[in-house]
Amino acid sequence: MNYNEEINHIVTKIKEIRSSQNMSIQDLAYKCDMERSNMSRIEAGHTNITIKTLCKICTALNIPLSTLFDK
Amino acid sequence: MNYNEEINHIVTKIKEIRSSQNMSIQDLAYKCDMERSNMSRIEAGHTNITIKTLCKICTALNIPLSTLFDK
DNA sequence: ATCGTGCGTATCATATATGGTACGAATGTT
DNA sequence: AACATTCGTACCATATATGATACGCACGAT
Repeated sequence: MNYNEEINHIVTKIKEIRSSQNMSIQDLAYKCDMERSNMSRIEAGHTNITIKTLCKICTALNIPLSTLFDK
Repeated sequence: MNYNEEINHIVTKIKEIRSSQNMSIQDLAYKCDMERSNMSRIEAGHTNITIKTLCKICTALNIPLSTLFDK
């Protein structure tokens, strides 16, 4: 429930799933219609991501939003 | 995975749980250390909520973040 | 050595989430 | 009627997420 822990958990999940699908950061950014720099900042845990952005990422990764919050 | 659906789902959950705990919007806003106007906007589905804000709300409601994404 | 690719990061501009405040409507209480 | 409470909403200021671009570094291929 702590923000730092949650954001770390989420971006770790994103990185894992992206890697498992053999996508680079810029591949994922492209599928999300987003700047590569932004995806890089997100995966580095430097941004307080919005739900809209998470939806884009989950759509690009073809996973439900809930996956990112599974413990 | 669609943004509008997801945000509706999330705010509906928030309203349900808040009501079940007999809290008003301003009660919840106070527990979240947030403006009442902001909480009102959020529950109306007018904001693209950030993870940090969701963490505050879940902490105030004493629920894990994942609850808001359960189908 | 040169080139392409992937990544991190920095900077500035723009869009938007939130803070802070105020007003009005609905409802309940006295 | 008068008042308090709750909520919706509107407005402006501020903080920050994101867009857009650029630079440097590491690595592999040629």
